[in-house]
Amino acid sequence: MVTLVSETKLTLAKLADIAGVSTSTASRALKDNPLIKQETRNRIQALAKEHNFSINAAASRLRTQKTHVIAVILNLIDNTEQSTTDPFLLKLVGELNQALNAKGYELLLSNSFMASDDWANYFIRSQRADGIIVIGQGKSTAKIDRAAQSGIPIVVWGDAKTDAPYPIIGGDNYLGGYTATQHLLSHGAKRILFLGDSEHAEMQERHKGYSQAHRDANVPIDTQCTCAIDITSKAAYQYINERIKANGLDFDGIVCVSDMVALGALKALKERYVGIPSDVGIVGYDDISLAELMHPSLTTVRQNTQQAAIEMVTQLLNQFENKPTESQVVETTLIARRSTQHSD
Amino acid sequence: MVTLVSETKLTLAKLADIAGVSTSTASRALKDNPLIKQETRNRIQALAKEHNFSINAAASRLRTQKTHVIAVILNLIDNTEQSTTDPFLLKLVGELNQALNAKGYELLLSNSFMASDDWANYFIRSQRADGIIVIGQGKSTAKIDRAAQSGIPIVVWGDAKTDAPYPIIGGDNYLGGYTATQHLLSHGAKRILFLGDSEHAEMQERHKGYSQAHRDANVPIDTQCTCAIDITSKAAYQYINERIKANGLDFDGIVCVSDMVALGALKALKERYVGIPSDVGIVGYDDISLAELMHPSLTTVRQNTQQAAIEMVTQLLNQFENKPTESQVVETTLIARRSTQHSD
DNA sequence: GAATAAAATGCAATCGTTTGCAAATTTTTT
DNA sequence: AAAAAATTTGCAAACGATTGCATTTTATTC
Repeated sequence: MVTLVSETKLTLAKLADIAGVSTSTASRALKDNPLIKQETRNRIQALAKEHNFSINAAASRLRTQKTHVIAVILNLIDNTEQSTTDPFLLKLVGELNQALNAKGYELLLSNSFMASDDWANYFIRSQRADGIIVIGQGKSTAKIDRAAQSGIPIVVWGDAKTDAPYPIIGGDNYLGGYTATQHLLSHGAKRILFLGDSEHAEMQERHKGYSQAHRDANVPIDTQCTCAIDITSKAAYQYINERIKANGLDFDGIVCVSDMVALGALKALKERYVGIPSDVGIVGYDDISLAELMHPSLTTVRQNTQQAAIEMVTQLLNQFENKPTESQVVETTLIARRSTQHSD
Repeated sequence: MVTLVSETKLTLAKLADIAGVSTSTASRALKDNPLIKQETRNRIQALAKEHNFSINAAASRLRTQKTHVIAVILNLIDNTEQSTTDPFLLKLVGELNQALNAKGYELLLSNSFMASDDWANYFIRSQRADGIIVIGQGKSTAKIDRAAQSGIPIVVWGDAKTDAPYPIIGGDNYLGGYTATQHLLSHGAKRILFLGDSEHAEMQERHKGYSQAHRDANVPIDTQCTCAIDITSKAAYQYINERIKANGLDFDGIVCVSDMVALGALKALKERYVGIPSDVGIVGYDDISLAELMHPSLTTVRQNTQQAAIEMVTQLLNQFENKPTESQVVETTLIARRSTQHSD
């Protein structure tokens, strides 16, 4: 096997030597600094290409005190298995990757189990990254708050209505919860379950929307209908199974806090031959790619993740320049499909 | 808002000053170097904690010439939309993250669109990462080959039977294709579609297994049954729709190259009220978490991704120590569910 | 208690870029 | 053609940690 690794490591100094200029000139030429004559710039850039030269990032970062790396932390819930398998989280990561790359930044992936407890320390002061994007507020914002208090650049995906000293980007959870519920009510549902974990800020907002929709429609709310479960399809499956076993089918609609939860519920219902949407209408959240592939296709609430990713990156970069930042709500729309209605 | 950022940035030198020792001692103490007296080590480590000190990664990397970062490249197919939404790819990324962290490495996420063309240059020579893990061989291994030729540490997720100068970790695609097909045949299928893109090495192997299973069962193969489509649910959905429109239901089984493809196919079949598995049995690949949530639940081929991730990391780290490496096949098993059989 | 061995610490060079400022070169002006 | 201005280039000092080797301190031996 031929190896093209050059004899000795090529540094900027050596490249400069070859070109017959100083390292400062070479450095500037590679960055297209107008201080350097155009002709010289071209010559050195060509030489760099020819020799497969690449600036040493470690040295550059040390000198400039900038890494051009952003740490993205999946803030998973400790005792839950929402884990890295929820397609929504990963979709967001993918979008962030695009948005960051577009701005010349790279993405360092972490999750809250792995990263040490002190994010500011571990990522920023150690000069591993210039800023942090946290996906999910979790049940407690302790770690986030702590990081933010050290004054480091940080942005969070969560409920934008939460009051916090850092910008939070998120869908309009109140509206999402409201329209999902209203949609079911308008299709005749009278007893709607709210399936999720209301300890999360996002979920609480959705639950508020759920409640308000009931009031607006003059439909009574039963606290028995608010079901706290882990945000996984398995938990949803088990819960629905057990509930039906215990109470019979005592509901005719479900608002779920994620599509994964909805799919779990759906499976339980189907196995018991509950008609969907005839007996029970069901609404998910997130619009993962599988939602429309389900049978029946799943009505769900879509949050514009691409917009979210771009907004998060923008808000983060603003902090680098000490520009003011603010929480942002991204587009949130109900995608009506067959799990709540018969005809198109 | 209180900011705890200390007056002036804390460096190892300053910490050493506070402790009243030299930087060399401080450096060693923090790494728990036995050269330093235990008592001194404790004292300095405590001091570091107290002052929220963190070693500057850029400086450390520059000095040691090691980054402890691995670049993970999602090698997406250029003109296709397999994109970052396939849960399988992302599941693998999640597993890799765990496996890397366990070995003290961090994960830099990239995809083939973003990363420059010259991976060796961009990631390794630039000292952004110590090694590369490529997910997917793509239709052409040109970029991978090029990177490998420069002699950098690299590992690929793909078809392990491919002969290459770098270790390839992957499921047993031949076996997967074989057992999936055999399973359908044993349940009475006579005309089985192979749905996927056989330009990929992995898919080719599966197709070989598909063919062999037919021969072993003395069932004739019709080339009309090998269908080249993009690896997306949308493409599968369209293909099945159009095929039925044109030919009627001219098949009674489908072997898909991914669960996403299977789900697309499933949707098309259901919409036309084709009975599953009574009229058509269907087998997916990957066992994404949604496979068992489908209705009917999806028979599929599971590749042990956790094992794969650990193996990939091992093979990569071996290269750092110039130990020999070799391609590895990970456990590949058929998970039989309802989409191919009625009773349990 | 002196000589030797072992343990603990410190010196100083190095990793490869970047950048403020000074120096050299070229162009313009008179 | 000399002086002034504008354009290009180079010098050298950081950035902050690591590590081979020398040096100091402590423990051991006779």
